[in-house]
Amino acid sequence: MTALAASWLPLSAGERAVAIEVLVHGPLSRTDLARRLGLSAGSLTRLTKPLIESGLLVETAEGAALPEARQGRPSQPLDIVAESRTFLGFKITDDMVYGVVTTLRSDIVARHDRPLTSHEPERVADLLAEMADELAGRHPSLAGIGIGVGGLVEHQAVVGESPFLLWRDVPLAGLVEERTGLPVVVENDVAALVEAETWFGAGRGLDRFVVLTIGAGLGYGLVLGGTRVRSGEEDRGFGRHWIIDPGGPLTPTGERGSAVAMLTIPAIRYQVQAATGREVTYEQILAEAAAGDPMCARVIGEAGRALGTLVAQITNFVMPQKILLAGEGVGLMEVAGRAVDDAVRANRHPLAAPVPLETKVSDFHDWARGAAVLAIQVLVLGAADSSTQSDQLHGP
Amino acid sequence: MTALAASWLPLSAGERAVAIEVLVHGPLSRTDLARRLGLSAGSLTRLTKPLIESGLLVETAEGAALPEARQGRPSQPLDIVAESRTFLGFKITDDMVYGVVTTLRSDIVARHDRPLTSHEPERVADLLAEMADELAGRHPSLAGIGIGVGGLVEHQAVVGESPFLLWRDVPLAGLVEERTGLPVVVENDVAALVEAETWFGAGRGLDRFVVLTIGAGLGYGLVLGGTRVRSGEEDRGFGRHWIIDPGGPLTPTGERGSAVAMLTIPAIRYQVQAATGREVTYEQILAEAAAGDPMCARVIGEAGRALGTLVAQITNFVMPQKILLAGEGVGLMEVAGRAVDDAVRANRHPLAAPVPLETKVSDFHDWARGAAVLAIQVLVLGAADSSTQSDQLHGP
DNA sequence: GACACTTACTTTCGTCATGAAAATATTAGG
DNA sequence: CCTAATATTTTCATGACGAAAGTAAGTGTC
Repeated sequence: MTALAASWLPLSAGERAVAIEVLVHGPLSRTDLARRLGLSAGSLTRLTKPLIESGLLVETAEGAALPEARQGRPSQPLDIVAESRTFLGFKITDDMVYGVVTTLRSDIVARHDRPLTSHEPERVADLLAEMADELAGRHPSLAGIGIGVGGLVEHQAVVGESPFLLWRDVPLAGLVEERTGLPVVVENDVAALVEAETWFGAGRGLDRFVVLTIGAGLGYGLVLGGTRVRSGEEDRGFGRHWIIDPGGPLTPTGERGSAVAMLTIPAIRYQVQAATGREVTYEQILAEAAAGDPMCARVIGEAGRALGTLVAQITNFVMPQKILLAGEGVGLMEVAGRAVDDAVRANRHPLAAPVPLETKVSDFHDWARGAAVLAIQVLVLGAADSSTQSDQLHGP
Repeated sequence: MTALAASWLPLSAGERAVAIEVLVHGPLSRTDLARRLGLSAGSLTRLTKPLIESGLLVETAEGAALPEARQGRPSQPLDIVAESRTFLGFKITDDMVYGVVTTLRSDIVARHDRPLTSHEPERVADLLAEMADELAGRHPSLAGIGIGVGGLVEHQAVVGESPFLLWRDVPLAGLVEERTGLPVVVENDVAALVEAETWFGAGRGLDRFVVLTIGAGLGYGLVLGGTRVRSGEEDRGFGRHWIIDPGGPLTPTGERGSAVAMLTIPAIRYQVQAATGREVTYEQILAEAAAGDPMCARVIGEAGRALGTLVAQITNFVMPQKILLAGEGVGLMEVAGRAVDDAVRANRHPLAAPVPLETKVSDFHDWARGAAVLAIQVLVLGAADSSTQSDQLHGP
């Protein structure tokens, strides 16, 4: 298959910091970088030179970046050559594999999806390799592959436990590497989405950042000090036991009144169906709630209050600089935004700073993009896999 | 007053790391230190030499540290000379000032309390200076003073807002420095207690650590990456709006069913008094609940459930490696430990790792000790005041 | 007791990242 | 053309570090 892409690695610590800063925060002059990284101007000349020579950075058109032409020698912005390498990202669901091709900046340049007909690890790896081959044909400078899977993933390589695939200790990264000859990073899907948002999305540059995903289930991701905290619940799904309202609804999954029982798409559909006997889609329920249907409005209103309570609790205890609501179920915010706000207020000090809340509807390609970001982090920039040291102790 | 103590400062970054490691983690050989800090053996010789020469470290008796005599040259443990400098810590309450003298290890070697008769900043500073003088007489090598105050403290020097003292923007550190000639660090009292526990107590060596104090009010402290996260609620007290049970009791402070209304000592006393008309102490209520009195047992049981719910929420969202319960109101745990455990379980995934919960009864001298620890951190080891950059952004 | 072996620590030396300062480049404004 | 302002490069000294060799101080074996 395609030739193994040459890597710019290894980068020194300083070079890596420069590369990441430019990658994440757009074109920056050497002087800007010196200020941001706390280094001297001289060091920036030294650090950027090999990066430019290797083709990772370029000096961009000078005029564009400066709206106000100031006095003195104009600065020379540096930018990542985003197209110099491309990456594949896959999101594996129960019955589909979603694939994307991204640039270094994680911009999606192509999409490709295929149905998943077998859960046999070898067959899944075969399918991924086929998809990689098809995508690679059009994008030769492929540097690596990221794969997002629901479940517990160890060492960014082995699927330790995945309930929906019924996998245990499947060395997925190895299987796909064998077939493609490309370096592969595997990660929990929520974790991948969180990393993507931390680097390139809503959490860019933040120190404390929370991602809450609402969809078929709930996902929770915590970023502290710019680094994602590994959770022990990744393999079991979040929120089944986050009891929001002990008198709340009882649904097939999640404890009575739990976040899962009140907020997830299946739970909301179940409630409406149980009350009316009709099979309706999530979007229909939202539309009818907005239109004033009392039954749907009640369920959605309760969901909104549950979400607000959850957001307030997270804010009270974690004090994040921002919370991102993502997933397929965030349409809730448009219809029940008021209920959410009210519930947040009720569970927060009236003088407390408002919760910085951002909503982003995401589809499965966004999840796949998250996996690609993992590949970018690990393969290009040499960001270490922190899983082995995640709960290691270190001094104050 | 006493001569300004000579400081060992400035320490280089490497020296500081060594000093802190030995201070916090007890006697350590150079080889141990090399492993812990990720440095070479040679570097440790270099780094420890000036620390030993300056008297901050000593080589301890060799035999004691090694229970099992292994082969090879025996290691030479290094220890901090804890008595080489002493520190003062003060906790200011509404009507009292509690003072302690501590060693470098923050062991309390003397206590001294005085009633606070005026809230006038100048008078408070006078009193602190007097107390410092009295304590200093017996402990000459005084290196600095730490002061803990309820309320918002800025730059570890200025009391921005303190509801119980009715202060606004009082430069307390400066006032006391003028009078004593010693360097002074002022900090929020909860923050100081958290720092003390992070460095020398239950949170020693942990990455993610939560302190929850129960007393006249609630206190919440979050330590991430070994560093305390500054909260925006320090000046207003925590938990008045952490709604645990919307149908819970209503008390003079805190919203109905809030953590403050269900858990704090005044709220519990209020509930019992409202039901029985009797004025009883917190300890009496605990005793009667343990003895089977239905009224007290109900109130205490509810408090226990509230605490358990709170602990579970914190654990779910913050995922700390340990939660410390401290303050004067933790006697609750002995009487209602079962209710706490049950509530934690009900709000956690059954397979989730158990919550590492530690209880520590603390009195006002422990709060004063916390303030002394702040002084140790800042004055001796040069730990930076992170307040100005607490919410500053930095890249991933 | 001589010897090998093991582990801890020290010394020496080369490398490398860094900052300070001076030099150079490139613009604007007179 | 000259000066001021700002950006970048060059040069050089410093200092922190690791590798490797050397020394120290014990145990185990014969």
